[in-house]
Amino acid sequence: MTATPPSRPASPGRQPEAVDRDRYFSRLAQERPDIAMCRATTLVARSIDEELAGHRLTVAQHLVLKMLNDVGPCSQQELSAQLRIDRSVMVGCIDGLEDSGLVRRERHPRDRRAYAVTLTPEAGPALVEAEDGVPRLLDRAFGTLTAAERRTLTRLVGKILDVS
Amino acid sequence: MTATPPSRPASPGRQPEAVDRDRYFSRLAQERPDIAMCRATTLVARSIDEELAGHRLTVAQHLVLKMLNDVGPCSQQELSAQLRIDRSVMVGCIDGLEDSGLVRRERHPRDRRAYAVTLTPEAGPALVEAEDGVPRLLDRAFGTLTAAERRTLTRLVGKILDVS
DNA sequence: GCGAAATCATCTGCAAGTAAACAATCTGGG
DNA sequence: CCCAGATTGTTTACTTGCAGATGATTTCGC
Repeated sequence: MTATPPSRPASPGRQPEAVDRDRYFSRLAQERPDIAMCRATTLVARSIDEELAGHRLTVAQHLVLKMLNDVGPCSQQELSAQLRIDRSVMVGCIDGLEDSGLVRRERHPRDRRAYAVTLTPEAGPALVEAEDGVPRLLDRAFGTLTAAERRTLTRLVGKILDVS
Repeated sequence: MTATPPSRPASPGRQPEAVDRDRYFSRLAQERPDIAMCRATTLVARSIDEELAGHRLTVAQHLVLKMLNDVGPCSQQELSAQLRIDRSVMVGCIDGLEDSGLVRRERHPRDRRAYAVTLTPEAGPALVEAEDGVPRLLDRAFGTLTAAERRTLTRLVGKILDVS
């Protein structure tokens, strides 16, 4: 980590041109993993949005369908908590899926506050199609990384998320 | 990576409770590095915002001061390009720094379209203070990672950013 | 030199995420 | 049973980053 010392501004504005101003970002990304990660995530999100431009489902809607298919009917609260999507965002997300006829808001049998969001038969093909697009999506976003590097990145990010 | 196979929705809505719905996010983060990265970046950004709550400088303002100190007066265009901050956002960023008396918008000697954003003497202490806070900031954001893991993460993220 | 195109800083509108308030409903203490 | 507090879904307001338009200025082709 001694490759790029913090370079304390001991004499502010003194050194005239010590650093290449055309490649300054490269230096910054070395010292500040937080900044590098934010900028990289922006790139990843952008490339995924481009990949999904023509498709019917947003990323969030795809995740909702996937979770419902994996664990069965859920309340919006459960979907929000597990998918890390805010409750108020989940409302519009389910609205869109309901308008598309892919889910129904059924009443939760034991708690009339909550819905039991449920897949319709039409959801199956839509989910398969979205799921099939995932590898291409990941290749576009993480194309510069090898498979091993992607696994390492996943592991490290998982530690930040504090998930087993 | 065969730990969590993609689990194609062969029979949608058929398997009743194959997956633990209380730990579904953990599974998702394993299969979808893009989602994991987005969520982790949100956490990192949040913890940094909390750390900087009482301070005078935003992250962007800190970066601007740092770059100006490292490479000398810059146009807003150069700052935007290297710090990966949109031009229109940079306007407000420099406005704040100018109001705080830390930079001045001087005219570029050879191009009257551009400014030469320049540090004032008051910027020195502010930059030193912000710079001193960086290690604490990174510890809060990446506390669950060892130093070696942070370096690995920085390297992998750097590859996504496509910087040497 | 002169006009077209590009560039810099700025402004406006837009999309997305977050926080807070709200009504309906559930839960627990008395 | 009854009431205070918590929870679920929803709406609204606020913040933030981004795309596009604009005016001033520079650069390039002729």
